[in-house]
Amino acid sequence: MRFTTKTEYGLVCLIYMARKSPGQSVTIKEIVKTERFSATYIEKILQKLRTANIVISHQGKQGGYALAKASSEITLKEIIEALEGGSTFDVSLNTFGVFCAPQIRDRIVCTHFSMCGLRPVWHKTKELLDHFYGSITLETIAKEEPEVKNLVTVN
Amino acid sequence: MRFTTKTEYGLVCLIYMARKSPGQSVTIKEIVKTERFSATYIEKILQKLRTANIVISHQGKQGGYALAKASSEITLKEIIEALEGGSTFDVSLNTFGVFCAPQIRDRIVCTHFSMCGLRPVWHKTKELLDHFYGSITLETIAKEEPEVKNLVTVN
DNA sequence: TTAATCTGGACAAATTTAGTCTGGTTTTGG
DNA sequence: CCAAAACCAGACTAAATTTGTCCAGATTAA
Repeated sequence: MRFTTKTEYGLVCLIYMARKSPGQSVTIKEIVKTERFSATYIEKILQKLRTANIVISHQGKQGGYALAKASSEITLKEIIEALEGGSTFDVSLNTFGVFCAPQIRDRIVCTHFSMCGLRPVWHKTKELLDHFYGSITLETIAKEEPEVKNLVTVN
Repeated sequence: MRFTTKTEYGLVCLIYMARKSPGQSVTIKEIVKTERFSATYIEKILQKLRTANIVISHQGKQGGYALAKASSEITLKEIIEALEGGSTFDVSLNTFGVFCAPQIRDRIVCTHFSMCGLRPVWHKTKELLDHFYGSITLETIAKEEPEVKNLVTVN
Protein backbone atom coordinates (compact mmCIF):
# COMPACT_ATOMS: atom_id res chain seq x y z
CA MET A 1 0.00 0.00 0.00
CA ARG A 2 1.74 3.04 -1.25
CA PHE A 3 1.43 6.08 -3.46
CA THR A 4 2.92 6.09 -6.94
CA THR A 5 5.98 8.08 -7.97
CA LYS A 6 3.60 10.59 -9.55
CA THR A 7 2.55 11.69 -6.11
CA GLU A 8 6.11 11.58 -4.83
CA TYR A 9 7.60 13.58 -7.71
CA GLY A 10 4.60 15.89 -7.88
CA LEU A 11 4.94 16.74 -4.22
CA VAL A 12 8.63 17.47 -4.58
CA CYS A 13 7.83 19.84 -7.48
CA LEU A 14 5.10 21.58 -5.51
CA ILE A 15 7.37 21.99 -2.51
CA TYR A 16 9.95 23.51 -4.82
CA MET A 17 7.38 25.96 -6.16
CA ALA A 18 6.03 26.78 -2.73
CA ARG A 19 9.47 27.90 -1.67
CA LYS A 20 9.60 30.52 -4.41
CA SER A 21 7.99 33.90 -3.82
CA PRO A 22 4.24 33.79 -4.53
CA GLY A 23 3.38 34.08 -8.21
CA GLN A 24 6.93 33.46 -9.34
CA SER A 25 6.96 30.92 -12.10
CA VAL A 26 9.27 27.99 -12.53
CA THR A 27 10.23 26.03 -15.63
CA ILE A 28 10.45 22.28 -15.91
CA LYS A 29 14.06 22.73 -16.92
CA GLU A 30 14.80 24.41 -13.62
CA ILE A 31 13.09 21.70 -11.57
CA VAL A 32 14.84 18.95 -13.47
CA LYS A 33 18.19 20.61 -12.98
CA THR A 34 17.63 20.52 -9.23
CA GLU A 35 15.90 17.20 -8.77
CA ARG A 36 17.22 15.07 -11.66
CA PHE A 37 13.77 13.87 -12.64
CA SER A 38 12.88 13.00 -16.23
CA ALA A 39 11.60 16.21 -17.85
CA THR A 40 8.94 14.51 -19.94
CA TYR A 41 7.57 12.65 -16.96
CA ILE A 42 7.43 15.80 -14.87
CA GLU A 43 5.53 17.47 -17.71
CA LYS A 44 2.85 14.83 -17.40
CA ILE A 45 2.62 15.30 -13.68
CA LEU A 46 2.39 19.09 -13.91
CA GLN A 47 -0.32 18.77 -16.52
CA LYS A 48 -2.36 16.71 -14.08
CA LEU A 49 -1.83 19.35 -11.42
CA ARG A 50 -2.90 22.02 -13.88
CA THR A 51 -6.11 20.18 -14.75
CA ALA A 52 -6.82 19.99 -11.03
CA ASN A 53 -6.27 23.76 -10.70
CA ILE A 54 -3.38 23.32 -8.33
CA VAL A 55 -0.88 25.01 -10.61
CA ILE A 56 -1.27 27.41 -13.51
CA SER A 57 0.94 27.49 -16.58
CA HIS A 58 2.06 30.09 -19.09
CA GLN A 59 3.14 29.01 -22.54
CA GLY A 60 5.80 30.58 -24.63
CA LYS A 61 9.14 32.10 -23.92
CA GLN A 62 9.35 33.21 -20.29
CA GLY A 63 6.58 30.71 -19.55
CA GLY A 64 6.49 28.19 -16.75
CA TYR A 65 4.41 26.96 -13.86
CA ALA A 66 3.29 28.59 -10.64
CA LEU A 67 0.97 27.65 -7.80
CA ALA A 68 -2.61 28.52 -8.63
CA LYS A 69 -3.24 29.70 -5.06
CA ALA A 70 -1.42 30.28 -1.83
CA SER A 71 0.40 27.21 -0.55
CA SER A 72 -1.66 27.53 2.64
CA GLU A 73 -4.78 26.96 0.54
CA ILE A 74 -3.60 23.75 -1.09
CA THR A 75 -4.19 20.56 0.86
CA LEU A 76 -2.36 17.29 0.58
CA LYS A 77 -5.72 15.68 -0.03
CA GLU A 78 -6.33 17.53 -3.28
CA ILE A 79 -2.78 16.90 -4.47
CA ILE A 80 -3.05 13.17 -3.86
CA GLU A 81 -6.44 13.01 -5.51
CA ALA A 82 -5.11 14.84 -8.56
CA LEU A 83 -2.09 12.61 -8.96
CA GLU A 84 -3.40 9.20 -7.95
CA GLY A 85 -6.71 9.91 -9.61
CA GLY A 86 -5.80 8.66 -13.05
CA SER A 87 -4.92 5.21 -11.76
CA THR A 88 -7.27 2.36 -12.31
CA PHE A 89 -7.92 2.24 -8.60
CA ASP A 90 -8.06 5.76 -7.39
CA VAL A 91 -8.03 7.15 -3.91
CA SER A 92 -11.33 8.90 -3.83
CA LEU A 93 -13.59 6.63 -5.80
CA ASN A 94 -12.52 3.04 -5.88
CA THR A 95 -10.30 1.78 -3.20
CA PHE A 96 -11.77 2.55 0.14
CA GLY A 97 -15.13 3.69 -1.05
CA VAL A 98 -16.18 0.46 -2.64
CA PHE A 99 -13.32 -1.95 -2.18
CA CYS A 100 -15.39 -5.10 -2.12
CA ALA A 101 -18.45 -3.56 -3.67
CA PRO A 102 -18.35 -1.91 -7.08
CA GLN A 103 -21.20 0.44 -7.84
CA ILE A 104 -23.44 -0.64 -10.69
CA ARG A 105 -25.82 2.08 -11.70
CA ASP A 106 -27.16 3.42 -8.41
CA ARG A 107 -26.64 0.36 -6.26
CA ILE A 108 -23.64 -0.96 -4.39
CA VAL A 109 -23.13 -4.57 -5.39
CA CYS A 110 -21.15 -6.99 -3.29
CA THR A 111 -19.44 -9.53 -5.51
CA HIS A 112 -18.68 -12.02 -2.77
CA PHE A 113 -20.93 -14.93 -2.20
CA SER A 114 -21.02 -14.68 1.53
CA MET A 115 -21.76 -11.33 3.09
CA CYS A 116 -18.95 -9.61 4.88
CA GLY A 117 -18.61 -6.60 7.12
CA LEU A 118 -15.70 -5.03 5.30
CA ARG A 119 -17.37 -2.07 3.65
CA PRO A 120 -17.68 0.00 6.82
CA VAL A 121 -13.98 -0.61 7.48
CA TRP A 122 -12.82 0.69 4.11
CA HIS A 123 -15.26 3.54 4.35
CA LYS A 124 -13.85 4.56 7.71
CA THR A 125 -10.32 4.26 6.34
CA LYS A 126 -11.18 6.72 3.63
CA GLU A 127 -12.69 9.09 6.19
CA LEU A 128 -9.59 8.90 8.35
CA LEU A 129 -7.24 9.62 5.48
CA ASP A 130 -9.41 12.33 3.97
CA HIS A 131 -9.59 14.07 7.30
CA PHE A 132 -5.86 13.79 7.92
CA TYR A 133 -4.68 14.76 4.45
CA GLY A 134 -7.34 17.46 4.24
CA SER A 135 -5.81 19.11 7.28
CA ILE A 136 -2.27 19.27 5.90
CA THR A 137 -1.36 22.12 3.59
CA LEU A 138 1.46 22.47 1.12
CA GLU A 139 2.70 25.38 3.20
CA THR A 140 3.25 23.07 6.16
CA ILE A 141 5.07 20.45 4.13
CA ALA A 142 7.27 23.02 2.41
CA LYS A 143 8.18 24.71 5.68
CA GLU A 144 8.80 21.75 7.85
CA GLU A 145 12.42 20.92 8.50
CA PRO A 146 13.46 17.29 8.56
CA GLU A 147 15.05 15.94 11.68
CA VAL A 148 18.66 16.29 10.68
CA LYS A 149 19.63 13.58 13.10
CA ASN A 150 17.84 10.90 11.11
CA LEU A 151 17.73 12.44 7.67
CA VAL A 152 20.76 12.69 5.44
CA THR A 153 20.86 13.88 1.86
CA VAL A 154 22.68 12.04 -0.88
CA ASN A 155 24.80 14.40 -3.03
CA MET B 1 -4.04 3.39 -3.18
CA ARG B 2 -5.53 0.07 -2.41
CA PHE B 3 -4.90 -3.38 -1.04
CA THR B 4 -4.21 -6.26 -3.38
CA THR B 5 -6.64 -9.07 -4.07
CA LYS B 6 -4.60 -11.21 -1.70
CA THR B 7 -5.90 -9.15 1.18
CA GLU B 8 -9.39 -9.12 -0.24
CA TYR B 9 -9.58 -12.86 -0.88
CA GLY B 10 -7.71 -13.67 2.30
CA LEU B 11 -10.17 -11.69 4.37
CA VAL B 12 -13.11 -13.38 2.76
CA CYS B 13 -11.55 -16.77 3.58
CA LEU B 14 -10.91 -15.78 7.16
CA ILE B 15 -14.44 -14.49 7.57
CA TYR B 16 -15.67 -17.80 6.23
CA MET B 17 -13.55 -19.65 8.77
CA ALA B 18 -14.53 -17.35 11.62
CA ARG B 19 -18.16 -18.25 11.07
CA LYS B 20 -17.50 -21.93 11.64
CA SER B 21 -17.46 -23.27 15.17
CA PRO B 22 -14.05 -22.72 16.78
CA GLY B 23 -11.43 -25.29 15.81
CA GLN B 24 -13.52 -26.64 12.95
CA SER B 25 -11.35 -26.99 9.89
CA VAL B 26 -12.21 -26.01 6.37
CA THR B 27 -10.78 -27.22 3.07
CA ILE B 28 -9.78 -25.07 0.16
CA LYS B 29 -12.25 -27.04 -1.90
CA GLU B 30 -15.06 -25.94 0.36
CA ILE B 31 -14.08 -22.28 0.26
CA VAL B 32 -13.71 -22.33 -3.49
CA LYS B 33 -17.11 -23.93 -3.89
CA THR B 34 -18.67 -21.03 -1.99
CA GLU B 35 -16.63 -18.09 -3.23
CA ARG B 36 -15.59 -19.17 -6.73
CA PHE B 37 -11.97 -18.17 -6.17
CA SER B 38 -9.10 -19.94 -7.88
CA ALA B 39 -8.09 -22.84 -5.65
CA THR B 40 -4.39 -22.58 -6.41
CA TYR B 41 -4.35 -18.89 -5.65
CA ILE B 42 -6.18 -19.36 -2.37
CA GLU B 43 -3.61 -22.00 -1.48
CA LYS B 44 -0.91 -19.37 -1.75
CA ILE B 45 -2.84 -16.93 0.37
CA LEU B 46 -3.55 -19.46 3.11
CA GLN B 47 0.10 -20.41 3.18
CA LYS B 48 0.97 -16.81 3.90
CA LEU B 49 -1.59 -16.75 6.67
CA ARG B 50 -0.13 -19.93 8.07
CA THR B 51 3.40 -18.53 8.10
CA ALA B 52 2.02 -15.55 9.99
CA ASN B 53 0.39 -17.89 12.55
CA ILE B 54 -3.07 -16.68 11.73
CA VAL B 55 -4.30 -20.07 10.57
CA ILE B 56 -3.08 -23.59 11.20
CA SER B 57 -3.23 -26.40 8.70
CA HIS B 58 -3.53 -30.17 8.83
CA GLN B 59 -2.27 -32.23 5.96
CA GLY B 60 -3.72 -35.45 4.68
CA LYS B 61 -7.20 -36.76 4.31
CA GLN B 62 -9.61 -34.85 6.54
CA GLY B 63 -7.04 -32.07 6.61
CA GLY B 64 -7.74 -28.41 6.09
CA TYR B 65 -7.31 -25.03 7.67
CA ALA B 66 -8.58 -23.49 10.88
CA LEU B 67 -8.00 -20.23 12.72
CA ALA B 68 -4.91 -20.44 14.91
CA LYS B 69 -6.64 -18.48 17.68
CA ALA B 70 -10.01 -17.01 18.55
CA SER B 71 -11.32 -14.59 15.94
CA SER B 72 -11.47 -11.96 18.67
CA GLU B 73 -7.70 -12.28 19.02
CA ILE B 74 -6.92 -11.69 15.34
CA THR B 75 -6.63 -8.08 14.25
CA LEU B 76 -7.07 -6.66 10.79
CA LYS B 77 -3.60 -5.17 11.19
CA GLU B 78 -1.86 -8.52 11.40
CA ILE B 79 -3.91 -9.92 8.52
CA ILE B 80 -3.01 -7.01 6.26
CA GLU B 81 0.64 -7.20 7.23
CA ALA B 82 0.72 -10.92 6.49
CA LEU B 83 -0.89 -10.58 3.08
CA GLU B 84 0.54 -7.30 1.79
CA GLY B 85 3.87 -8.06 3.38
CA GLY B 86 5.34 -10.03 0.49
CA SER B 87 4.87 -7.15 -1.91
CA THR B 88 7.83 -5.09 -2.94
CA PHE B 89 6.36 -2.16 -1.10
CA ASP B 90 4.86 -3.45 2.05
CA VAL B 91 2.64 -1.81 4.58
CA SER B 92 4.77 -2.05 7.62
CA LEU B 93 8.26 -1.46 6.32
CA ASN B 94 8.38 0.52 3.15
CA THR B 95 5.49 2.66 2.23
CA PHE B 96 4.65 4.96 5.03
CA GLY B 97 7.66 4.35 7.12
CA VAL B 98 10.26 5.51 4.65
CA PHE B 99 8.36 6.55 1.55
CA CYS B 100 10.82 9.18 0.41
CA ALA B 101 13.70 7.92 2.47
CA PRO B 102 15.06 4.42 2.06
CA GLN B 103 17.11 3.11 4.90
CA ILE B 104 20.73 2.44 4.08
CA ARG B 105 22.48 0.57 6.83
CA ASP B 106 21.41 2.38 9.98
CA ARG B 107 20.59 5.79 8.52
CA ILE B 108 17.53 7.13 6.78
CA VAL B 109 18.62 8.61 3.49
CA CYS B 110 16.52 11.15 1.62
CA THR B 111 17.03 10.75 -2.11
CA HIS B 112 15.66 14.15 -3.07
CA PHE B 113 17.94 17.05 -3.68
CA SER B 114 15.94 19.58 -1.78
CA MET B 115 14.79 18.70 1.70
CA CYS B 116 11.11 18.12 2.20
CA GLY B 117 8.84 17.69 5.18
CA LEU B 118 7.07 14.59 3.93
CA ARG B 119 8.50 11.95 6.21
CA PRO B 120 6.52 12.99 9.27
CA VAL B 121 3.37 12.86 7.17
CA TRP B 122 3.89 9.28 5.98
CA HIS B 123 4.95 8.30 9.45
CA LYS B 124 1.75 9.68 10.92
CA THR B 125 -0.25 7.93 8.21
CA LYS B 126 1.22 4.64 9.26
CA GLU B 127 0.43 5.39 12.88
CA LEU B 128 -3.16 6.24 12.05
CA LEU B 129 -3.71 3.07 10.06
CA ASP B 130 -1.87 0.84 12.50
CA HIS B 131 -3.99 2.17 15.32
CA PHE B 132 -7.21 1.82 13.40
CA TYR B 133 -6.58 -1.64 11.95
CA GLY B 134 -5.06 -2.80 15.20
CA SER B 135 -8.37 -2.09 16.92
CA ILE B 136 -10.52 -4.14 14.54
CA THR B 137 -10.78 -7.88 15.07
CA LEU B 138 -11.79 -10.62 12.70
CA GLU B 139 -14.69 -11.33 15.04
CA THR B 140 -16.09 -7.86 14.41
CA ILE B 141 -15.77 -8.11 10.66
CA ALA B 142 -17.28 -11.58 10.55
CA LYS B 143 -20.22 -10.57 12.72
CA GLU B 144 -21.12 -7.27 11.22
CA GLU B 145 -24.14 -7.25 8.96
CA PRO B 146 -24.06 -5.16 5.80
CA GLU B 147 -26.69 -2.52 5.35
CA VAL B 148 -29.12 -4.46 3.23
CA LYS B 149 -30.52 -1.24 1.84
CA ASN B 150 -27.31 -0.44 -0.04
CA LEU B 151 -25.76 -3.84 -0.37
CA VAL B 152 -27.03 -6.42 -2.81
CA THR B 153 -25.47 -9.77 -3.60
CA VAL B 154 -24.95 -10.98 -7.10
CA ASN B 155 -26.07 -14.64 -7.49
C1' DT C 1 -2.95 -48.96 0.61
C1' DT C 2 -5.03 -45.18 -1.31
C1' DA C 3 -7.57 -41.15 -1.88
C1' DA C 4 -7.84 -36.63 -0.09
C1' DT C 5 -5.47 -32.88 1.26
C1' DC C 6 -1.85 -29.57 2.03
C1' DT C 7 3.25 -27.99 0.38
C1' DG C 8 6.40 -25.56 -2.32
C1' DG C 9 8.46 -23.63 -6.06
C1' DA C 10 8.87 -22.58 -10.83
C1' DC C 11 6.51 -20.50 -14.37
C1' DA C 12 3.23 -17.55 -17.27
C1' DA C 13 -0.27 -14.05 -18.18
C1' DA C 14 -2.38 -9.76 -17.23
C1' DT C 15 -2.28 -5.34 -15.44
C1' DT C 16 -0.31 -1.20 -13.91
C1' DT C 17 3.30 1.95 -13.42
C1' DA C 18 6.95 4.48 -15.19
C1' DG C 19 8.99 6.66 -18.62
C1' DT C 20 10.07 7.98 -23.79
C1' DC C 21 9.28 9.94 -28.17
C1' DT C 22 7.62 13.00 -31.38
C1' DG C 23 5.37 16.46 -33.39
C1' DG C 24 2.68 19.98 -32.23
C1' DT C 25 1.07 25.16 -30.23
C1' DT C 26 1.85 29.50 -27.85
C1' DT C 27 4.46 33.45 -26.49
C1' DT C 28 7.96 36.84 -26.53
C1' DG C 29 12.39 39.18 -27.30
C1' DG C 30 15.19 40.83 -30.83
C1' DC D 1 8.54 38.98 -38.61
C1' DC D 2 10.60 34.90 -36.76
C1' DA D 3 13.14 31.84 -34.16
C1' DA D 4 13.91 30.19 -29.68
C1' DA D 5 11.94 28.82 -25.38
C1' DA D 6 8.58 26.98 -23.21
C1' DC D 7 4.27 24.22 -22.59
C1' DC D 8 0.65 20.59 -24.86
C1' DA D 9 -0.98 16.16 -26.18
C1' DG D 10 -1.14 11.59 -27.00
C1' DA D 11 0.71 7.34 -28.77
C1' DC D 12 4.05 4.23 -27.68
C1' DT D 13 7.46 1.18 -25.01
C1' DA D 14 9.70 -0.90 -21.04
C1' DA D 15 9.81 -2.33 -16.43
C1' DA D 16 7.70 -3.83 -12.41
C1' DT D 17 4.06 -5.89 -9.95
C1' DT D 18 0.14 -8.45 -9.40
C1' DT D 19 -2.46 -12.28 -10.33
C1' DG D 20 -2.67 -16.17 -11.19
C1' DT D 21 -1.34 -21.58 -13.13
C1' DC D 22 0.87 -26.02 -13.02
C1' DC D 23 2.43 -30.02 -11.02
C1' DA D 24 5.11 -33.35 -8.60
C1' DG D 25 5.71 -34.40 -3.77
C1' DA D 26 4.64 -35.04 1.27
C1' DT D 27 1.35 -36.28 4.68
C1' DT D 28 -2.44 -38.53 6.87
C1' DA D 29 -7.13 -40.70 7.85
C1' DA D 30 -9.88 -44.29 6.60
